[in-house]
Amino acid sequence: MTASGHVDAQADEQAGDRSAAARRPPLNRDRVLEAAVALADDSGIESVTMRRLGSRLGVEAMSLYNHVANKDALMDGMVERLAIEVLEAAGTVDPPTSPTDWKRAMRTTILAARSVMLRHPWGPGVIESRTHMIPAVVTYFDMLMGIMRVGEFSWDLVHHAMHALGSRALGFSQELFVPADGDEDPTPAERDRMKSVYPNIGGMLDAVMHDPSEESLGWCDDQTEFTFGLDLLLDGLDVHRGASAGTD
Amino acid sequence: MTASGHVDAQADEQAGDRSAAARRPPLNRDRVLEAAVALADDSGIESVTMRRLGSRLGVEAMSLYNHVANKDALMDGMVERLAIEVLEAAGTVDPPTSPTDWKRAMRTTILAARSVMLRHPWGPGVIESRTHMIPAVVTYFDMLMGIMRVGEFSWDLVHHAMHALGSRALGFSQELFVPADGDEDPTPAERDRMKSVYPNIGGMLDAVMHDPSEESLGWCDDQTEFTFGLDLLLDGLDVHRGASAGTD
DNA sequence: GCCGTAAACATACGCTGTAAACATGGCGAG
DNA sequence: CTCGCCATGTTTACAGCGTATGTTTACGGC
Repeated sequence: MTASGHVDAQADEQAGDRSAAARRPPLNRDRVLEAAVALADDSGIESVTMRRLGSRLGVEAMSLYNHVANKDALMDGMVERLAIEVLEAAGTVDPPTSPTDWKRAMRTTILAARSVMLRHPWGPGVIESRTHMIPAVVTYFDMLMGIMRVGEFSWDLVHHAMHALGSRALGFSQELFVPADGDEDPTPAERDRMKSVYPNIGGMLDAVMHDPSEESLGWCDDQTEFTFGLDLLLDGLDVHRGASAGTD
Repeated sequence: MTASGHVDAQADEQAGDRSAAARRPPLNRDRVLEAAVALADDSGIESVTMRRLGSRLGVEAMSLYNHVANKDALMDGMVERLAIEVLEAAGTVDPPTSPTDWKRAMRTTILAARSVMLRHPWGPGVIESRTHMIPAVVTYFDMLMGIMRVGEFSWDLVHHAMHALGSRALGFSQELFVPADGDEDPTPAERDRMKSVYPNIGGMLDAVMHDPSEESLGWCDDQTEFTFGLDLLLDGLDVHRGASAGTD
């Protein structure tokens, strides 16, 4: 490295910028964020440390600080990248063609956002850990609100609706107690013990697991549950929408 | 300390256990968890480190490991404590007196859980960070499911309902982008800039902030938003309940 | 007395984020 | 051409974290 760097001045003029810059395309914020997202996709968010991210970019950890203020800003940037992907996905959805068409547009948009989240499992956790708003996320929210305005929602109802949807607006809903990873299909003996301590959960497991219609997907299909909850909310909002039409 | 500990055998019989044990009530899992909860309540969850928790108990960090397997188990224990508080609060709610009374019982129970969460602001974050289930939390969920069974929900609908409620069942809903702490009441100039970039959010702010009915509570009342979303879900479930009655 | 055992302690290791000083190399001004 | 600036990357260092490991201390049963 020192040998190749020791070419003299006129050589630097013709090859220096190419050898030094082309050999390693100059780092910038975008490349840092891109690498951070890729690293999180590959190895999980807990493996995104400044040192590991640096080494993935062929650079020392401290060099990253020339392009992001600190780790928190890095996370903000990752969410920004995610939100841009969401906006792109949402951009392919047909806008509502009539007030009553709001629900279709909303549902499709949110499911498009969900498909992005499924590609980046670390997204929900990082998004929820942000305390201040990220512009691209706000842009997405503004887009959803625009759909509701076409649906003749009052401003007040739009406001309530955004709170009611919460993270579901972005395509995810934090699952309390994920089934412990491999805990799927509990043994009958385990179910018996469970049934004595938690009668209702036990009864539910019996009923749902014996149901052959869901067997192919495991006893608990995330997508089905997500859309069920989403539709519950959208249908409820549709009722309020009628009542609120014309109030502002 | 060595002097007082050097009383001879027959003295130890009468006073040894009292002097050593009463001077510092022997540490145990419960006292550790209690201190951890108190520390989180006082100074926030990020200040709960093994060292700080130890020093609060007058003990070295490593001593805690005699009573808790590791930090993750400590967090589990904190959630367990929280869930026990929730169960106590839920226990004061009148059980449903008829199938149609399910909604009242459910709503009251969940709002009782919410009051516990409001006392422990770190609760939601820690609960969501748990990957496996905590028995006391499951007990609470089982109780909610029991209420729905009184309401003649099918097992399938109970299952969907729990997913649809998600964290709302425990009395919280993660707020995306909390208003940045002091960002409340944005200035008119700020609102103008916002309105040009985010037309719908801007419009909503104008409408909601000019509404005198909410002025007393600030433009965004958490409790109101929570119950709005909760009622949306409960009302929607009530409709499905009628359709599912008698299917199992 | 002795000894096993449980609890508390002390030390140390690897990992984290990041402050601070330093090296380097391209670029515009004199 | 030379000088100094500025952006980029490096090196070193530090405090704080969870926790592995080994040692001390106190107590109950033989």
